[in-house]
Amino acid sequence: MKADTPRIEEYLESIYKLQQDEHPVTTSRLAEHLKLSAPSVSEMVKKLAQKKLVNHTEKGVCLTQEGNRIAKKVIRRHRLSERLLTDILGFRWDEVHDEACRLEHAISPEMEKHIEESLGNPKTCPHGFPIPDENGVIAKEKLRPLSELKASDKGIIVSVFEEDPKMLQYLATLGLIPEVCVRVEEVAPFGGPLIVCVSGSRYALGREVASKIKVK
Amino acid sequence: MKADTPRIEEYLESIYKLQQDEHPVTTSRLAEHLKLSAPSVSEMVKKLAQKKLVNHTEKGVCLTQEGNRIAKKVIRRHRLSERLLTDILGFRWDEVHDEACRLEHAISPEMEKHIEESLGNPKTCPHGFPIPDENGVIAKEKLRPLSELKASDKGIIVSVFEEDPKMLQYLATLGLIPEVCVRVEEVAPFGGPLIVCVSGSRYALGREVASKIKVK
DNA sequence: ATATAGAGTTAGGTACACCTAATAAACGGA
DNA sequence: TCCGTTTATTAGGTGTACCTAACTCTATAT
Ligand SMILES: [Mn+2]
Ligand SMILES: [Mn+2]
Ligand SMILES: [Mn+2]
Ligand SMILES: [Mn+2]
Repeated sequence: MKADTPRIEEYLESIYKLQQDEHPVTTSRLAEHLKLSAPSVSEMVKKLAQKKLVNHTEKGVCLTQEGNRIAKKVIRRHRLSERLLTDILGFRWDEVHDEACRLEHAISPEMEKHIEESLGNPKTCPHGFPIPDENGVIAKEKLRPLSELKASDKGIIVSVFEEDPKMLQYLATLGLIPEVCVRVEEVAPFGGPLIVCVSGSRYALGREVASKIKVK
Repeated sequence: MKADTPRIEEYLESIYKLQQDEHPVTTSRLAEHLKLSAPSVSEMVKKLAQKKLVNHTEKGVCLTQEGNRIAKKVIRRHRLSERLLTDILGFRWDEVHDEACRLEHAISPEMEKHIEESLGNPKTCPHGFPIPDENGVIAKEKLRPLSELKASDKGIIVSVFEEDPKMLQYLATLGLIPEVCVRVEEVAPFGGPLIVCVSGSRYALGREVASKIKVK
């Protein structure tokens, strides 16, 4: 019942993602994430507010119920696309983001269903994020960032919140991918790196990137 | 080396398809095929001519070398998409056209390669049309329209040039799909229907649709 | 207190791809 | 030959989504 353009979908998707961390979603963060100029985003956010898809206050942009509903549909198509690309077409997990970011706007509800069934109803994307079901319901788990573990704590990697292909490829070579068990050997003081142990090997890992890895 | 928009791709694709039959590609035929107003097409064709993608003469619109090259790339992505949809995602042949028509603009060269390999280098789309290789080379076969066969002539269906889902579904129920052997029992006079025999059953088939079925 | 940096918006403009209404040209009968 | 239909174009206009330049705040830093 909505005539949303690919661009509107893209904005809502970005806002949804930026909402995941604690920081408020400012127009400048949005502009940076979408690689657009600040005025372009300012203007578009105004339109989204008119369409009642977001609320724009001093504290930043946030999705309305309806905006959230649409965002989750886009995310669903994005994550199903990623799974199609990795599981069936043989892409690596670091190659799928941009591809999926275009596919997600070209996929009909029928294709969504077909992908889901052909893949055997996957629960997550290749980076470990839950795929919303057709009603937009997302499985939530209580997770901790790897960066918050103490020395000798163990955890199983659930998700890796990172879009940069280079970094994803690097993490894959270390074996830091979902489902893998990781143990923190040592935490350097003053915000220094963590020494982690994964499948027998020991690596130093920056706090920044460790905070993007969620474990359970 | 070209910054083509999805719309330009779509026009070139349509022109290519309309060139397949003998009639000249007029702007009105194009408008009808693209479901756009005549002036819109007139204007866009002018732009395509400026970009040296088509020549526009009294005899109609025709693709330049470069226009042809791009058109074949789009067709390649379209047909590979269709194969992905039918062979892997379980779509029927009558459901894939519109879906593929959107996907073809969202597929990178890498994805193209991945699809091709995952499908085992298919030679044709589900409707029997050849998939251009990565250099734009298309396998050409000498084919006859089913409508030109005489009584008691036999042939193997190679392709079905039809986009209407209803008609495709109907033809599938009759078993009139690529690879199938068909025999003409009788040809009604005055442009009337053909009586064809396919896998043991006999059907009457209009000239119009029979001319879209190519056999070898 | 004043200067400066940062964040956000307004103003003004462009490219793209569509539309309807009006006009022109060509064609095929009667 | 004239007339009406088909075919194509011109003219004028819209909505979407982007841009740069200029302006307005506000929150520091000196
Ligand atoms: Mn996206
Ligand atoms: Mn993902
Ligand atoms: Mn198309
Ligand atoms: Mn086809």
